[in-house]
Amino acid sequence: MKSEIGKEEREVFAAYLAKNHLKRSEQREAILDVFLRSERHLSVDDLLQLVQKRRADVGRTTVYRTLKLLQAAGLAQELVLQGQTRFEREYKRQHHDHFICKSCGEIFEFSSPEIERIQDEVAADIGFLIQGHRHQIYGLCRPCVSRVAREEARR
Amino acid sequence: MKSEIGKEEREVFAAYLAKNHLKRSEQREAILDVFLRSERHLSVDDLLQLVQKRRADVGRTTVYRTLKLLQAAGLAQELVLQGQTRFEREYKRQHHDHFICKSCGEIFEFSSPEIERIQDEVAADIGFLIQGHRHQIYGLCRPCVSRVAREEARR
DNA sequence: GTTCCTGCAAATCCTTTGCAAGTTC
DNA sequence: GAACTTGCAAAGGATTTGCAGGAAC
Repeated sequence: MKSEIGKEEREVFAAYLAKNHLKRSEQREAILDVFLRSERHLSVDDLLQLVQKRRADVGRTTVYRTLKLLQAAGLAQELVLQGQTRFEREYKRQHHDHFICKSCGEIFEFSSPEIERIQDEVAADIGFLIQGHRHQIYGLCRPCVSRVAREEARR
Repeated sequence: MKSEIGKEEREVFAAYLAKNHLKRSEQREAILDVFLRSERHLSVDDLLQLVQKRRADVGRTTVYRTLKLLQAAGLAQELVLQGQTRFEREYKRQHHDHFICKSCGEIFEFSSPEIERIQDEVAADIGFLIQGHRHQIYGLCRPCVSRVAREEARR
C-alpha cells in the first residue's frame, strides 16, 4: 500500500538526488512520504508534526532543507497565503490558484483557463514574458458566510 | 506646493486619527508626506531612508507603526512581491494587480475588469464571498526579454 | 495633567548556517 | 574512506513589544 502512493514522485525524487550527487536518507523519505499523503496545504510546522509522529527525531532543519529539495525537484511548490508560508504538491498537477477563507482558514483551489488567457493577452500588450503567477482570492467560504449571517441576525 | 499633494489623504488621515483618539505628530506627517510623494512600491527600508533624508531622527519602529495606521485608514496597502513586503497607495486608486520582472525587479500594474468578472463567477459557483484578492504575474519585462535574447545570441 | 508617541533595546518569529557526529555510497 | 546528511545551537533578517522620556491635547 505504502509503496503505491506517490510512486512516481518517489522516482522523480530519487532521480533528482542521483543527478545531483545527493544521498537518500530515511528522514528525506519519511518527509516525502508524509508530504505526498497529505492532500492539504501544509505549513512547515504541520509537516514537521506529521513527520515526527512517525519519527520523533526528525528535526525542523531537515524539514526546511528537504522542502527546498522537493521544490528543486519539481515536487513541491511554496505558497504564501495570508502571510503564512505553505507547501503543496506540484508534480503533474494542473496549475491552479486559491481561495482562502479569512474566517476558518480553509483553502479552496480553482483554475480558470479563461483567466489565464486574459493574462496572456495583457502580458502580450506590454511585451511581458510570463514565467509564473500567483492569484489568491480572500473572503468567506459558504459555511462561514452562512454562519456570519446567522450571527448578524441574532443581534 | 507641498500642501497640494495628497491633500485629501492628509484629511483622511487626520480624520482617522481623530476618530480613534490618536494624535498627530511631525513624524507621522513626514512619513505620510514622503509616502504620498513616492509613486513607487516602497519597502519599509525605502520609506525609512526617504523619510530620514528629511528628518534623520525618525526611527524604523515609527515607520512600521505609521504604516499600520495608514493601512487601517485605507491609505496604504501591503503587498508581498517576491518575498519582499512593500507598500503602495491605496486611497481612491482603481484596484489593480501586478507584473513583476524577475530580472530587473520592475513592477508594472494592470487591471482587468474581465478577470474580475470571471473571479466573481468562479466564486459564485462555490458560494464564496470575495473580500479581496492578490494577483501577481512573474516573468520578464520587455527590455529584459530583449536583453536576455541578445545575450543568448552572443553565445 | 492625562493620554498618546517616540526611539531604543530587547524580544519574537521564521528561516538559514556552522559544525561535530552519524550515514550513505 | 570520501562525500553527504543530520540535529543542535547560533546567527540572520524582518517585525513587534516593553519602557522611560517627550509631545500633543
